[in-house]
Amino acid sequence: MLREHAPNPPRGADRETAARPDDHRALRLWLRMLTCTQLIERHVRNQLRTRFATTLPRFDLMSQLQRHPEGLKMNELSRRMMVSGGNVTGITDQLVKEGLVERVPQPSDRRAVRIKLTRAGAKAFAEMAGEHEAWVIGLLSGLTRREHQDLLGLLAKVKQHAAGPDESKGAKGAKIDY
Amino acid sequence: MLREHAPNPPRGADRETAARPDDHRALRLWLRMLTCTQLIERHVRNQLRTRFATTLPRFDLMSQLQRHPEGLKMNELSRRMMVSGGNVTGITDQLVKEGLVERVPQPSDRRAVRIKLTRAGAKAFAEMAGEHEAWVIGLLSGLTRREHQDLLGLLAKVKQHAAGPDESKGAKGAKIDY
DNA sequence: ACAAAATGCTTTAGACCTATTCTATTCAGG
DNA sequence: CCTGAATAGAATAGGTCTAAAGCATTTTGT
Repeated sequence: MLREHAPNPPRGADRETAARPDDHRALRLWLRMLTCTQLIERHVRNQLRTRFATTLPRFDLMSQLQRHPEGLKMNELSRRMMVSGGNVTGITDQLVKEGLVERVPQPSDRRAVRIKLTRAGAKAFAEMAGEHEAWVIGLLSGLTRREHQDLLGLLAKVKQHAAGPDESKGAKGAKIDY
Repeated sequence: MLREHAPNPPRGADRETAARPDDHRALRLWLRMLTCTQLIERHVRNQLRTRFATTLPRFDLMSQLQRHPEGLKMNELSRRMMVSGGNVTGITDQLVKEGLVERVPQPSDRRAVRIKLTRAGAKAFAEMAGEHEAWVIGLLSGLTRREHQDLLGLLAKVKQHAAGPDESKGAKGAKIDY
């Protein structure tokens, strides 16, 4: 009956638990951020696998396309998904093979292709998106609406500072997005 | 001169940028958490690679051992690093080959081994740890000390709620670690 | 016009990680 | 004892990700 072996790393002492009192607060904070993200990500990955036989990267790519019905170029997908271009090629290949997305050649620039959801892809994504949102809402339901706002704001500062520090060149107004 | 190609996914519009106003706040929060974590993680990985020719998993494993000089068993490492057991086997193999950690057989239980840092491993880790901490401090220096505290607290609630919800059995006091 | 540089995408080699399965060892009852 | 269940660790197959290199196709400087 399905060995059960060790279904995902078990609960208990985690990476952060070992943090020592004398560790710098930034280090403790980073370890906790990492732990939280991994907890949520793991849950979402498991759900996507068991409920829809898909993966987070595939879902992520389709999600980007759904927000851009006109399609996205490979390098745009790479940038938005924050992964390398070669990676996007591989994931796109799979989704094309499954008929969920399509590569549309660009007459204007024959190097480029535009990736779009097929009708079947849009339909499949719509089904998943609803459940996905419910999982995330559930996972974050330990916080009040107010706490959500506070957390969002604090993370905005983290993001701005951690992403920004390449303002050595002509920083003309540093467009922060949010 | 080293193609430069696309040195890490470029800046600009990211995953979260595409979030729509009507997306649920939990979804927006999750996307931002993911973005922040990835920004920091990417930076640390790059530094570890360029400065010390190592990787985050290897650093993470050594970090656990450094906090436990008596050594850890494979399954303890797996739990603390929040990765699968097979993964720990592979990373340990590499570090053993490089002479940074050693497998010490356990007479009391001949199935088990205890993993310990070698002297060389402890030395190598000490060098890296200092810089690593400085990177993290720098990346999170956009927040005040007070904001660090607030963020740590909010993430504690996230962690507790996202990790905990298996309290269906005799939840005898639910030991939260922090 | 035309060679050089840049751009869009793919390919390749290698590390990582997971789920699953296997082997060896220990433990629990009868 | 001795058989079956549980446990520790390792092996395997497959998806993911990266850096680097390779090919086409624009774009740019002259």
